[in-house]
Amino acid sequence: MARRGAYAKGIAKREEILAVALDVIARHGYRGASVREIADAVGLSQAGLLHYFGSKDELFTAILVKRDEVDNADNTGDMLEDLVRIVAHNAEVPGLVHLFAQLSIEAADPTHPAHDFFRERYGFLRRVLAERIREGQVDGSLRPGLDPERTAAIIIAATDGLQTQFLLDPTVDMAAELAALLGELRA
Amino acid sequence: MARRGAYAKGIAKREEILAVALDVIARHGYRGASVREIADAVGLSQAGLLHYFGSKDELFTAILVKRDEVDNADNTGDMLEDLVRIVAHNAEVPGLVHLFAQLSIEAADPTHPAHDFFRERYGFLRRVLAERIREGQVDGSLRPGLDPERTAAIIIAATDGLQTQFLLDPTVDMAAELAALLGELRA
DNA sequence: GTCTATAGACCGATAGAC
DNA sequence: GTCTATCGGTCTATAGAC
Repeated sequence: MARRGAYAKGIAKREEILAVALDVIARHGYRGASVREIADAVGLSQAGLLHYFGSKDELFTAILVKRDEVDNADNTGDMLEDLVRIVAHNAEVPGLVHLFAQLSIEAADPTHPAHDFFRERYGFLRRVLAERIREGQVDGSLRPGLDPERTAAIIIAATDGLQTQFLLDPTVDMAAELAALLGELRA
Repeated sequence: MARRGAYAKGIAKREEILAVALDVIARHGYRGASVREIADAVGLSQAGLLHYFGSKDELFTAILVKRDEVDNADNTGDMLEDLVRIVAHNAEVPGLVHLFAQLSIEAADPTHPAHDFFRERYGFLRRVLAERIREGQVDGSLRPGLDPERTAAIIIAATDGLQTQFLLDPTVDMAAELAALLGELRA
């Protein structure tokens, strides 16, 4: 762990850049999300920013990973409850929602640098959520007739799709809509 | 209606271009979806294509509208059934699904030329679907406890979100997942 | 009606000064 | 470590030949 000075400082600066980038994107959106725009936002030149993140792809991957980290920082362990909480929080960071949605669609191309990130992320979410649904059926809180894998896919899909509706019309209450769906799945 | 020669021919050529563009995008995807790529696909130069559609925005709006037309051409009137049928068909035209998903996200920006198109489209879909759900509750085919507006938003969201999962992993069976959700909503 | 050619903007990446 | 400057690429749009 204990790194030598210069290297550790680089790491710290990367973290600082990511924190500022997330904050700026969250509040002001990101439009084209070019390296230049993010560099302006964090107060560096384009070349200065790319000194820390070798390429655009590296930068955006770091942003995606960091966002997941931040979102999951205070999970309670009740996955469905956490999901609603994260979705409610998302309504306050529309720029991040927009960035994430945009990149997840662009990443559909198998040659896109974030393709594997998103594929693995969705696969992981489906597996973990299906497992929680199975547990919910055992403890009697969720309907016994549900197919855990299918239900997991539907919950994730609804979460993503509500983001599209929210981005187009910010009066859409994502958390309330999602909570309503989860309510229908209770035993 | 009956237009004079030259004008009518321009209209017909526009339709022909749109039909080819939809077919090519459907089968081969659209990647960056630039005017040049679509021009190549339909066998015109970029300038030649823009002779019929004054700008990129006009072209893509026309493609979006045309796709809705084609999709709804043989609706049965049973909206939920039609939805599953359209989703099943979508699995065969991944390029169109990708294009639509991408543009709907980009259009979140209120200054985007397709912003109003998508906003109105989603609003319209929610209203019509909510009305059908209300009818389904009256005739006893759908659960009486459902909030029609919320349920409409959730069904639309699930449909969109399943597209994201499908685009990242084409083995995802969108129609089956959606049908499972609709099954859970039945009385 | 369709083309070639090009203008003008923006992109990511890199070289090199300091 | 951060900058300016710049390269080569791609994009939309348009001017003008045929």
